Amino acid sequence: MSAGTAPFPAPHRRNLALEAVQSLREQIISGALAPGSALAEPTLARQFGVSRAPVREALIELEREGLVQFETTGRTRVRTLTEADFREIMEARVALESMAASRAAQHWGAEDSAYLMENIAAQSQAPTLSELSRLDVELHAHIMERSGNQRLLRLWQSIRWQFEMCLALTHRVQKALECTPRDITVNSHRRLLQALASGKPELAARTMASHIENSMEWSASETSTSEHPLGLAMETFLRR
Amino acid sequence: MSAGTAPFPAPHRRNLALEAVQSLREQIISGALAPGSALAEPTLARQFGVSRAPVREALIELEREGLVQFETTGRTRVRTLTEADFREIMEARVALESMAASRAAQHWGAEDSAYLMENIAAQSQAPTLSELSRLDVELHAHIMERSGNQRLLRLWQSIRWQFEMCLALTHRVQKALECTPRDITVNSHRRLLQALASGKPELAARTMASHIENSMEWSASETSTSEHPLGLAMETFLRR
DNA sequence: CTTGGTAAAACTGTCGACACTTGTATCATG
DNA sequence: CATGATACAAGTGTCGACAGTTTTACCAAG
Repeated sequence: MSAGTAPFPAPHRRNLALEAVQSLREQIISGALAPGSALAEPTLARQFGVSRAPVREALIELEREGLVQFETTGRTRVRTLTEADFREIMEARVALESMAASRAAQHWGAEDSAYLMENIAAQSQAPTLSELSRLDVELHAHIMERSGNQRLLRLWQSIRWQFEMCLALTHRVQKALECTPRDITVNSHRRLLQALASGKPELAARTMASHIENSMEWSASETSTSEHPLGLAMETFLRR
Repeated sequence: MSAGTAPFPAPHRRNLALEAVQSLREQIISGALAPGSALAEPTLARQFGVSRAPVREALIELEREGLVQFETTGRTRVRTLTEADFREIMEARVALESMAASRAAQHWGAEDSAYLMENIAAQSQAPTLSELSRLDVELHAHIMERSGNQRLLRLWQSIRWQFEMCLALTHRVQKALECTPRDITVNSHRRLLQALASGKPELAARTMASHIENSMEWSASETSTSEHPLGLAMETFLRR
């Protein structure tokens, strides 16, 4: 709520386009639209019962979110994420979220602590993997909002869905909840909350960075090349 | 050149749209299109001699770059940047560029040092303010590219033009080259180069952060509220 | 001279159409 | 049976049009 910055009102443009974005995003992340699938405007337009114009805008938005890819011919495909992509995303998250944590620690309030505590409690009882990571992402979204920096928030939002796609990909390999050491995650979030509530920007930033880095430690699989699609790479990793 | 990440090929989409983006961007940054100006699709389409479709895509891109704002009615205006916006942008730059510097320091090569040295030399002899800041931005762009992280680069590019708009706004107030302590800037860039070439990620990141923070030190004008458009605020600042 | 209301102008969101390009299936040929 | 040319289907980039809504211009009334 930092005064002075016009709150970047969520562009009210794109009405039918927005619905298409949400539907396609969900399908891509859930895997219903597999990586590499072609996304043709006329086909999608027929599916949604709209004309090509809104579909076209939706595809532009999804490209911006990194979920689809334009080829030089103009064709659109669902993006295939590799392990290297995953590392890039996590690195970008560290950059954005550390800064956000640092600023959030300066405005931190009791309500914020309460929100995080509630979220963490829910995580420790989440029945499914997707529920667990939904809560996880929401916790981080809250911190980004509390940074008070609309730009930071916007930048983060533009990689958020790629991150969720990575999460979903690994979930499809892990499947069972037991694979995720939930206690470790919960403890890490508790430390993060402590750092934020301490009001020390430096500490908050450092804690956030190591929180994110730890959360991806399993990805240290170090296959020969990192160009494998994420799903496959994870399978080979878990099979060892 | 980190292998494994599809190099986010500059979307080949938007052909007429791309021209419109470049033209409008230039006009907005140069001030030919003043902050607050209305950008109506039919008008722009007539001006560019194209239909509304490419213009519409261009406006979406400019909104994403933060140069333009959609109102709830769907109308589009040139964004008015305030001092608070400027601080947000610099904070986001610190987040992204510190991380990039850290990674760039790990891949740093002699060619990179050579490029920076040449750039810095050119800066010390730049004849105009806009030439000086063009070089400045290009130096930072080079570092972002050398981070090897396509996502970091892309995020940076999506605030780059807002930053350039801020620079141009202050330039219009400063006007004369003498107002900018050029030696300080050049020295700061030399220290930055040294840190990058040292190969120490931590040092590079810290140096980048303080470089950016120092470069905006003059903005510590601290007017009563920070909601003033940047140009006006700068005028009142310099008038004291 | 201000104010309130109405008519005209302009703009946005969306649609269907067309030219040109790309991908694909078919078919004749070596 | 492989191969290369060829016709066909499908897709992209762009355009003009229309309905509904917002803004502006204008005029009457206080």
